[in-house]
Amino acid sequence: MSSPSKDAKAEFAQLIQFSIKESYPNTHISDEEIFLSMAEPRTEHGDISSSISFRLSRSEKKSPKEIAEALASKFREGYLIKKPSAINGYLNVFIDEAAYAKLVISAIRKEGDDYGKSDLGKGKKIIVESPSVNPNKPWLVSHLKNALIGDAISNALSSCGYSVQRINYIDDLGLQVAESLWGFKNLNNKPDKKFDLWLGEQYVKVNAEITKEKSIEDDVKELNKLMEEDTAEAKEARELAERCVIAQYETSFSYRIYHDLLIWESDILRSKLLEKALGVLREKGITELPLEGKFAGCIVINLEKAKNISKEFENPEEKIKVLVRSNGVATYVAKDLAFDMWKFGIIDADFQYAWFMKEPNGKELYTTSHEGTSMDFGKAEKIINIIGSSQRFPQMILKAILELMGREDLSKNRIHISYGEIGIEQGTLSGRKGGWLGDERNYTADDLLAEARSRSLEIINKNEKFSEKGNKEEIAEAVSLGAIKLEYLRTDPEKKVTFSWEKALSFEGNSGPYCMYTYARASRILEKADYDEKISKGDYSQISRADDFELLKALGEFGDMLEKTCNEFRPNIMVDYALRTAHLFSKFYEKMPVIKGGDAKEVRLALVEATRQVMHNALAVIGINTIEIM
RNA sequence: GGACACGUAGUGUAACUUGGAUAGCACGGCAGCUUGCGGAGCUGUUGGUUGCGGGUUCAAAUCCCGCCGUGUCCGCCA
Repeated sequence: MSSPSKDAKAEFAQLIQFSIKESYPNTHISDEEIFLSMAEPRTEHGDISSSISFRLSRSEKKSPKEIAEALASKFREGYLIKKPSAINGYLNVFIDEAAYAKLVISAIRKEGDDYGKSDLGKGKKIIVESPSVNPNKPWLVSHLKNALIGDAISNALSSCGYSVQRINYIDDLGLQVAESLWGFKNLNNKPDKKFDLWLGEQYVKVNAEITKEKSIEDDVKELNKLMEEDTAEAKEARELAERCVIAQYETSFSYRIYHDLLIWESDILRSKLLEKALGVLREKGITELPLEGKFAGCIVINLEKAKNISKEFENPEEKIKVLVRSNGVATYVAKDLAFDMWKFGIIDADFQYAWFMKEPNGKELYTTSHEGTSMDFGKAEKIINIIGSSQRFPQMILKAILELMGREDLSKNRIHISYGEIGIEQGTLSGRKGGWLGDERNYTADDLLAEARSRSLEIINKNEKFSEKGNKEEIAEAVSLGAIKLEYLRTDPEKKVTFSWEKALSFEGNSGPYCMYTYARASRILEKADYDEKISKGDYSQISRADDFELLKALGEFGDMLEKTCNEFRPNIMVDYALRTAHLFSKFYEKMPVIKGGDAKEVRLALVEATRQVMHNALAVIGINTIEIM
């Protein structure tokens, strides 16, 4: 719950306020503005800097340089913050090493796995939907990105006190499942490999058949219609999809990704969610039923008034969106909107929930079902959808409709985490055309992990000396996951990515294994040191102003970084932090002897222990488990 | 045609939301460091007109305007 870096900044801000009051009694400047003026200066100048003199320069009609000097002369020393220096108009301060070391190290020790957590989202429910892969194919490397972002964001939000519902939406009524069901009935129903992979491969074949024989397309459409009614086909489709989802969860669990609830399109249909949603829109008077013209017989919505959401809606060609077609079939936007309304608790689905499976993390995965009990899902204050950037426009429409309903609050709390979709060097990863089928290995999440495992085993076998103590298979497993997850999450989600085996399986430099390695080394030092946990007050003074203090500063920032990750919904902030901290630890480790550190031994050991804990906490947010030996 | 996103050394990227001092990191290249707390490491070096052109400002990778390039989306499809 504590954030030492925030404490230091707050103290600095207070001291600046005091100086301003002394030097310029008639000038008032907000604390927030002072916080915004702070930055990290070059190492030799100090630990925190403020450019507040530049702000004051105009109103005081003096140069920033003069102001900084005036402020510095009136500056009082604080508990953490030492006397400042004024350089080029900047106010630079050093933090007191011993006091800060005590603050950081004792906080990390006391709070352990909870260090850095906050109550930012205390009492608030939030729904994260991810990855919602169609239930007729295996997870591809592209779906993995979605799943990993969802996992990391959920972890971060949960650490910030939110009550997170991790939901996986399953569209078992889509045309894709209809095509797969057609294949199951007409091509082959004897799976000879992992079910999702088998079904995905067959799906590619079905599409090839459709291209050759047009009549199949009609059959599939007929099948799709039957699936939406109370028929034998509907049952078959659900069963087929469930078998696929169970297979997909083998993949999910192998990546240690867990969810709380599956929501099936067939259950949404049965619960009449769509009708209720349309009812709400009708009551609000924002839907229209054109009797003539292009949209005769449809239910449409006019988005012109939502042009502050997107300029696109100013375009007269674009502003009318169909919710229900003239044949009575709802569009995807309408379905999504109904689902959104349920998530926010505006409409009730009366879902019945059943147990689906026990997850390896010990929690239960529930599912919507035609029979079961009622449970307390939904009714969230914030909803997050992790969806590829190609869906940006429809996602914008959903925000716009909430706004038209007069619910700007919900519109604001409906968050689309858009991510750049993954491509491959040649062709696309299309599930339909089979672009994901490779010659030697496929572009599936399973193949990626298998490849990573074999590569890390190779490396482990070369490093016999250290890995002999541990179980090689387990180490390979952990390292592989670390490598893949960090690589997927290290860049801004929005950037588009071209998949390459080399990049995804990086073990050196800015990599997952590098972070895990620093953790393992820290663990070994503590093990060897026969370390007495009691640090006397005097020992903190052994913290110097070299690599040890740089590391300490980073440790103090963890809580800030966690909140930033949550506020911006960008896991790469946490990855960046973990890498930075790992680099700082490596430098410290290389240059400053710990066990042979003489008088500084105790405090350096405490720093190692603290680093180990913070690395653990940071990697946990990213979804990476630390290991003691590698 | 319109809207949105992206453009930073050979490559992958950080910093852009909130303007601040010499644009941070990794890969690659080159040169080093292990009888030493774990070399999946460390040190040094190489490489940048931050796509281009204007503007605002004491100060621009960051904000504004206009271009250029790449990608995505724009159906009563699913």
